Amino acid sequence: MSNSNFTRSVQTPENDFSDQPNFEEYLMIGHWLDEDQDYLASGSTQNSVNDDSGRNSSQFGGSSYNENGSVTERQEVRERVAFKMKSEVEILDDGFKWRKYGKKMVKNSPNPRNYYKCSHDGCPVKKRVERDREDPSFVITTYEGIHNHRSL
DNA sequence: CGTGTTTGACCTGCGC
DNA sequence: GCGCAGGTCAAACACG
Repeated sequence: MSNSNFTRSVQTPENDFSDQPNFEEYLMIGHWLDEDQDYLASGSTQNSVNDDSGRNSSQFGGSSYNENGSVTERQEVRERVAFKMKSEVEILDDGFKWRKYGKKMVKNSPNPRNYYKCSHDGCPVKKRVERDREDPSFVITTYEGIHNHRSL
């Protein structure tokens, strides 16, 4: 497949970046459930730029899990949120504590991909951090799952 | 001493 | 059935 087909289809043109310096902080490049993976076709052009919800609140759909019965069982609904943010370091404190559990070299990129898990007890949320193939100054972060606890 | 990181091995899904 | 690529585990290690 094309090398940058994924990123090109979801990020705004560079011209927009020049006009909107705030835009390059981070972009929501994907937000989909496990059932709906057709995010590229439906949400490719809408880049949600949240002012501070990504940093401060950092609760990605915290109300989706059912709390009437029990939250102890495995959650079938896996929510995935992909961010692409401009950052020198990939260790961004988003309000949760992450424990790295793996590192892999991916075919599509010369940069390694890091795997993190939420270190909170019983929290199933995972996180995948990867540098952009053509813009190493960008970091692609993919959250998977929903936190069953408050941030820290 | 407790917690998190590192790193290679192992597992699994998928395409050929 | 095999090989590749992505994802996870776990033992050893580093650091406060």
